[in-house]
Amino acid sequence: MKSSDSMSPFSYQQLLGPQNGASRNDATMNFNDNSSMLGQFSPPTTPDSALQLRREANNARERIRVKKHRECFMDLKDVIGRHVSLGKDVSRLALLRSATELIKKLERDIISMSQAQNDSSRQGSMSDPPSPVSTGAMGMATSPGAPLRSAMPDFQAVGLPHPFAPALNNANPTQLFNPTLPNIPQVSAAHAMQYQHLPTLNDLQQNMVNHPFEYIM
Amino acid sequence: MKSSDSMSPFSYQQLLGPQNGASRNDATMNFNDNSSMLGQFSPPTTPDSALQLRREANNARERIRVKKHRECFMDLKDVIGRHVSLGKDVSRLALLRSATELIKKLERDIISMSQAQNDSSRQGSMSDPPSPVSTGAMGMATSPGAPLRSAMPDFQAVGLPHPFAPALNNANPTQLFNPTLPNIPQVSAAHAMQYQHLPTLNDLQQNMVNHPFEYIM
DNA sequence: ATTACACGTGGAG
DNA sequence: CCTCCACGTGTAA
Repeated sequence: MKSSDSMSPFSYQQLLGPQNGASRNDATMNFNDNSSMLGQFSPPTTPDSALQLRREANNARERIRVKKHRECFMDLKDVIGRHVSLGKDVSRLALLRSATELIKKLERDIISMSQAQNDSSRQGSMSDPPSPVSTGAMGMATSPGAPLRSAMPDFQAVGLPHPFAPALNNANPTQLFNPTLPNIPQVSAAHAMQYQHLPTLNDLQQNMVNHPFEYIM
Repeated sequence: MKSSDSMSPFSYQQLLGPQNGASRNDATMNFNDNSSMLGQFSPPTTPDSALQLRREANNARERIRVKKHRECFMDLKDVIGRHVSLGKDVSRLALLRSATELIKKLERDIISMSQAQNDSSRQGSMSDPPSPVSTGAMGMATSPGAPLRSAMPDFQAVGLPHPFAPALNNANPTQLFNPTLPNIPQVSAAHAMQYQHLPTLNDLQQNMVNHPFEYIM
C-alpha cells in the first residue's frame, strides 16, 4: 500500500481485456467499484487534479505497451513451438534464449542444406534431414553454460551465394538494409555466469525443459 | 518520490554493473552515499526491520532477473542483426517481432531449399539463393497489419523428411520433445489491432525501420 | 523461499 | 505530446 496509494478508482484490466497470458498471472482482482469518493456527483473522471489525469493516461499507455509485449511473446512462443515443444509454462527468458538458439540452428540447417545441395550436383541424390550437422554434447550435468558448441561449417569455403541476408538486394526502397555479411554464428558468451545460485539437480532438469536448444543441439 | 520512499541506502547498480544497454537508458544516477541515516554507528546493513531486509533481497533478485532479460535481448539482437541491419536503437518490441518474422522466413527458406534440392535431383544444378520464395507485397501505406502474407508452399506435398523438428529424434533423454509436426506458418493474427493511435507517415517509416521483416518479405 | 510477471511511476530521448 | 525502459513492489504459483 505504499506505492499504490494513488490507485486509480477503476482498473485498466477491463479496458485491456483479461490477462490471457501464460497461465501464471491470474491476478485480475482490481475492480474497486468507485465507492466512497468525496465528490459523488462528479463526472466519471473525478477532477482530482490535472496531474492525476496525466498519471492515469501515462499508466494506461504503459499497460498497452506491456500488453503488446505479452502478445509478441505469445506469437514468438507459437513459432518456436513449431520446432520444439515448450510446455505451457515457459518463461520469457526461456523464450528469448530459445529464439536465439533456434535462429542459430536454422542458420546451420540452411548452411548444411546448401552444402548438401552443392555436393549432390556431382553426386547422386541424397535427401538428408538438415539437422544432424554435428552430434550434440550431452554432458550437461556439470555447468549450465557448457553445452553450447560452435562446430560450424565454414561458410565462405563453399562458393555459393550465402543463404543469409536474403531478399534485401532487390526489394530495398531505402538503403536501410545493408545485409551485414554473416560472421558465422559465434556462441554469444556473457551467459556463462548468469546463475547466481548454484544450480541444483532440479534446476538443471527444469532448465533443460525451458531451454531445450542449449542442451539438445 | 512516492513509490521509492523506502529506497534502500545503497544501489544495486554497482552490484549488477552498469546498464550497458541499448543507448537509451543511461539513467545510472543512483548512488545515495548512505548520508544522514538515523543510526550512524550501525553495521552497513542497518537493522531497520526484518521486513526491510526481505524487501531488499526481493528487489535484488528482481534486478538480477531484469538484467538477464537485458542480456538475452542483446543476444537476440546480435543474431537478428546477422540477417537484417537493425540500427542501434531497436526496441524490445521490435526485436520480438523481428525474431518471430525471421524464424518464419528461415522456415520458408528451408522449405524452398528442400524443394529446389528435390527438383535438382532430376534437373540440372541450380543454386538459387533461398529467399525469393514469393514476391513481397510492398503495398504498406494503408494498414500496418496487412503486409504479412501467407503464400506458403505446401509441405507434405514434397515427399521428404520435413526439415523442422530436428535432432530431437535420437538425442531425447526424456519424452519432453515430441516434435510437433509443423502446421505450416500461419500469420499469427492478434496483431491487426495493436496500434491504438492511427499511424502517421512518420510512424510508418519508423515502424518500417524497426520491423523490417513485416515489410520486406 | 523463489521465480515470473504486472503494476504504477520517474526519467530519458 | 509520446515511447521505451528500469525500479520498487505486490502477488500467484
